[in-house]
Amino acid sequence: MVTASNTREQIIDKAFQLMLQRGLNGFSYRDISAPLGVKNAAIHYHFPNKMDLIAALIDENHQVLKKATSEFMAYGGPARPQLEGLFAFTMNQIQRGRPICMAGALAVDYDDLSNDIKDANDCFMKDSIKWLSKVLETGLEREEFTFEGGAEMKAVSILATIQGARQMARVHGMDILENMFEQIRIDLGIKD
Amino acid sequence: MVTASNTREQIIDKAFQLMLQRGLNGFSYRDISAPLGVKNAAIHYHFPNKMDLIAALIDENHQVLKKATSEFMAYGGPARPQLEGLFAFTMNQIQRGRPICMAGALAVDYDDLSNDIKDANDCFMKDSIKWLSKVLETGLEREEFTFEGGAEMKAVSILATIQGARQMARVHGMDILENMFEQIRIDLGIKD
DNA sequence: TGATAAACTTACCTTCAAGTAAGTAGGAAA
DNA sequence: TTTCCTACTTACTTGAAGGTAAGTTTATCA
Repeated sequence: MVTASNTREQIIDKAFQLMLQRGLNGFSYRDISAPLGVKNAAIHYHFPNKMDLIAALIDENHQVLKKATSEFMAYGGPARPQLEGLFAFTMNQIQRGRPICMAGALAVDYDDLSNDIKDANDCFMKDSIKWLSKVLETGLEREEFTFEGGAEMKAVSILATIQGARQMARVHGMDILENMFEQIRIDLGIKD
Repeated sequence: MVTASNTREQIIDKAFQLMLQRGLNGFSYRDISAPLGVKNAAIHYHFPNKMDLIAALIDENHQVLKKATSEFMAYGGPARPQLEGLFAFTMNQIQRGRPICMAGALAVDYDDLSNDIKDANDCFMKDSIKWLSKVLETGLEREEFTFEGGAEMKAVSILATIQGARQMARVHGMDILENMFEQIRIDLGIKD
């Protein structure tokens, strides 16, 4: 074909979206191949089996998030815009047809996963926690935020809230998410 | 057979566990029938199709939760034991092999669901929010808790946190849950 | 010009999922 | 004792899922 590796990218793109819409068991090769106008075997060519695909998706997710978080971090010092960056990123993902996060998509089928995939996902989550902990610590130092308990525990709590809220939003509409963001701000002692 | 309706109960029991372990698409009729020593058709006899089964599971879940919440409520006035009841109930569910909650199990496959099922789940979630809002309001009145923002918003936030934490616990171990409970206590101004 | 490799397609296979139709065993009621 | 009902089983069907092997097209390089 014209641009050889384009198909590979398109497969990842489509699969990524499907994964975050329906979870690991919620989509098939056909759901990817049909809209792209290729055959299932084309997917197998690029990713011999489904686990290879999933691994690529996790990697993709890692990169997407790395890029996004580096953008918030480019704001520089203050913690607040970074937190808002996380909120905006979350909303953006959902509006782009990715209602659940990768961890959520994998969690339901967690026992089926290979160790490599588990490790990759684990690492991604640890990175997220690490990043948010740092933001919270910065916020505390700069007196932008107030909270009790450790920064890491608080970070996990916020990420858990967002993850849960994403699921609930699916059922109860997007308003819940904005409300959750607001509640998180309130709990961090942020006055608008 | 000896006790006729026993099979039906066993099917619900097993399916309930599988549902909360693997989600809607994560188990098959065989996963239910094999361990019970019956045939797939026996399941179809009691539940003509899978949606009927799911509806029964949601109903079951509703009853389990109704019973459990009524137990916390039997404590009487104070809000704190009721909140702790929720935490204990959550831990208990997980220890009984139900790592994700019903809403989580359904969320991934939400688009596949029939309207009846969506409504039933919706109703269940609204009940939970209503109950926890009431607990929080009571806690505020009795000066057991302090928090800002509306009680309902705070209730949704707590439920979202627990839901997200359940998923994260799968990956990162049970400790996260206890930490989340502690963080929720801290955020409610509870000093042990 | 022929060989080679990449990026596929065609045409399969196997397994498993959900579902159905017809049959059967055992008990209760007439 | 026949008849009927409940609670299944047996024996299928259909469809889809993941996967594979062999062939085909296109570009590239010697």
